[in-house]
Amino acid sequence: MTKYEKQIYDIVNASRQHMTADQVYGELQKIYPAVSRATVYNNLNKLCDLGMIRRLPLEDSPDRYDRIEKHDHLVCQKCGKLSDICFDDLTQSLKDQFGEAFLYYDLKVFYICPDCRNAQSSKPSI
Amino acid sequence: MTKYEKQIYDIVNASRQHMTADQVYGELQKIYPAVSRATVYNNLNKLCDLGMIRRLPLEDSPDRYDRIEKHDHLVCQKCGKLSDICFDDLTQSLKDQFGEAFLYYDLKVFYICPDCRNAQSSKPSI
DNA sequence: TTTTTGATTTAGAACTGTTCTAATAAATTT
DNA sequence: AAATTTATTAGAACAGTTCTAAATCAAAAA
Repeated sequence: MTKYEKQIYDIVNASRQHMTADQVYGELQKIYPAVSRATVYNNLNKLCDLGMIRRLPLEDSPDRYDRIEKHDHLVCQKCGKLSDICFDDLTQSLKDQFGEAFLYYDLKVFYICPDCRNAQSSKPSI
Repeated sequence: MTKYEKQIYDIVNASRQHMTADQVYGELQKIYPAVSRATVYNNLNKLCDLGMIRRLPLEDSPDRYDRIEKHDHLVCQKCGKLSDICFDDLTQSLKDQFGEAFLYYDLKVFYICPDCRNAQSSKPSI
């Protein structure tokens, strides 16, 4: 594991979650100012392949990278903000259904976040 | 609703599911040979905004467009093939948790499809 | 009808996020 | 230390999608 790989792993895990490749690049530059964007993508891909981090593909937005620990995501339809949720675990049920073939699942729950709801409701409705 | 919008809606709903924008474009060209790619994107976006079709963002693959009817997706990690599944509905549980703020959810189950499993196991293991 | 208005479509340029390439540097093995 | 492998770099290339500005179409108004 190279210093970059390790550092990128730490950044994705430690920082506020759901970082874009570019945000990871920004953080990494603070430590290694000469690092290249390619290194960030290379290592993010490698870490994903190794199953050490997860990639979250989203609509209209670059991929996010997240810690592997099992949790689901809440996505605000209005502002796009992501948050973590711990929803009832579906793993057992999926294992029952698909046996060994089952690998993992990705659950995104779309909603309107409290901030956006407040912004809406504070406007006069007529 | 314009003829293109209607036609694109029909293509997404009628055809084998999970079409890419390009596949939709291909189908639409059979009917309107002069149609432009921009029209396809414009109308797919409009239909998504209207909630008449859904967009499925995937890793390493262009977005797919799908009928709106509630169902979940099974994605082969090896070959990328998508299939539909009807998993236990989580809607009520999510409504209980998030109330009116809840909109919808997207569940993708990753697995190794039967074809890929067979391809693997038929290779000698030593 | 014609005219006006607004929405839709078009072609292709532009853009964004990501991957690729070929050269360089670093690490590891011999 | 020489040879080999692996990682990194800069920037070009690429794919998918959006944008732009002109052209066309459709509906409503005159």
